[in-house]
Amino acid sequence: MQPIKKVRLSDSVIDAIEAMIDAEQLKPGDKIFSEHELTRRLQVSRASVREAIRILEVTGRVTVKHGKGVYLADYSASRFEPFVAWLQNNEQSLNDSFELRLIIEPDIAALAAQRAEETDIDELNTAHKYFTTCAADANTTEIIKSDRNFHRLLAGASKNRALSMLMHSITTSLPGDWISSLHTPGRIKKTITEHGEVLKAVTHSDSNQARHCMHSHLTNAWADIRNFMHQHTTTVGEPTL
Amino acid sequence: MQPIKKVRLSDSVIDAIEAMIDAEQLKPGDKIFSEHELTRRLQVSRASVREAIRILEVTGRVTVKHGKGVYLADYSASRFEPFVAWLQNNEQSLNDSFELRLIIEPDIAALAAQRAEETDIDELNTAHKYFTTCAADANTTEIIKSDRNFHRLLAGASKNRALSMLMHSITTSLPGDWISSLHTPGRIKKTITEHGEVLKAVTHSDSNQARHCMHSHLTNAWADIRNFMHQHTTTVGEPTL
DNA sequence: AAGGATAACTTGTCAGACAATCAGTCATCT
DNA sequence: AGATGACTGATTGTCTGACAAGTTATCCTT
Repeated sequence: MQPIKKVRLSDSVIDAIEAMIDAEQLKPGDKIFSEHELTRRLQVSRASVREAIRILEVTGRVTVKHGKGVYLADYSASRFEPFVAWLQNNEQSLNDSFELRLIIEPDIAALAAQRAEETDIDELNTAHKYFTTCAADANTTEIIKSDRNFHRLLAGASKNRALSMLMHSITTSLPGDWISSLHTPGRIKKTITEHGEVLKAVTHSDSNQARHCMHSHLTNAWADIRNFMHQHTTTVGEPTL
Repeated sequence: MQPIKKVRLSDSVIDAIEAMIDAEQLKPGDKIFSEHELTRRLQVSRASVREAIRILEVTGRVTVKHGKGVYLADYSASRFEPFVAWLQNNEQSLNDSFELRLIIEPDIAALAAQRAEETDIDELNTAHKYFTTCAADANTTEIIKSDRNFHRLLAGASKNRALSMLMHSITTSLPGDWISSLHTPGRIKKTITEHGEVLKAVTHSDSNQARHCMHSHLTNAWADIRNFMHQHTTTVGEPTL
């Protein structure tokens, strides 16, 4: 004999909510119906709705914000929150952030070479071209932005949402020293060629080459900064930006 | 400005219940306090108690039986049911985070092998021993905590604050993959030996070996999870436990 | 135009009530 | 005696209405 499975109401509500998400084509970050609206539509009490939402929350499908609403889980919100907070509140040392990027980004490039789709490569191409035109204008803030954008797009092409978000976090709050890398003489031109090589490898789906190119790109940038700083820090104390 | 983290009442209730379980030395299968009793003791509404219990249920810590009561989840019973469901819903993010860890942690281990000081190694040793004792008790929450702690200490030993914070963030905000890896049968024992090998390499300042050990540790854990998931999802109908 | 009070909407919590389920107890019927 | 069914108490499941607390946009005052 098969015992009859009695379904808890909140479990049915979970299914209903997921069906709604599916039907409405909601994407991560979108707001879903309010608890009140759900009670009205599903004709169940708010307690049951809340229990369902609580479950959806702990299983990571939605995030609940007091006073605002319930949102489809967004990686950016939950995952690296404490890390981002730390990045914003602490001036990192140049070495630390370089070491971190040197660990992550070559592998990102390798993954991107394996997984990038046509649209990704198109976007990377336009971003690269835009960087080149910016370099001609010598508009430094725009140059920094477009450099950032290139690295982010690459992370996106890795098709790993965690990596993508992580790179987004890292690039939003770069240490001042890092930004200054593009101020060192000749670095912008070098960046153009180095990005170009990475992009070429990704386009050819050459994973190892992509990893290698990104590695040397970062290593070169690091070396240029160190040289630059060394020249300009004969005075004792912190290097001035 | 440090934003004050407002804790949801049900979250506090969860902690309180777990503390009670700990204080009363309850074993799997034992009955815990009824909802009414919990409202009386904790002085919160039944709704909050119920939300807490619902969370404890989906995370597999307790099982609720209508008309009877709430019981500490026992190992033999269908403990894996919520876990498998979670795996299915989070397969993508599970893969993403393992890929991320597989990129970062081997290098962290390598750096730790180069830079760890005596105090770091001492801490890692005690953490490793504590994990071993926890494993004997089969206290899953504590096991997860101590596993987490080992990985964090290792990141700390890398002497790179950005990396350390990143690992801290990953281990806190992603209970999922951590919890899941230690739920698969036999994984805890394997973790003990694998952590031991990493620790040995770090102690000997063998950077390459440390990288290699961490790499296989994560690879093995990931493979175990995939096997487990595959076993429990390929059979048609209800998987027999 | 700037800034502050206000109102509307949202989630968080509470209290009390009733329904549904379970496990005994006990009287009743065969 | 043994099976059956009604009753009872405990426990979880659900509902309702209310208020607290956070967020946002608007309107009003200055």
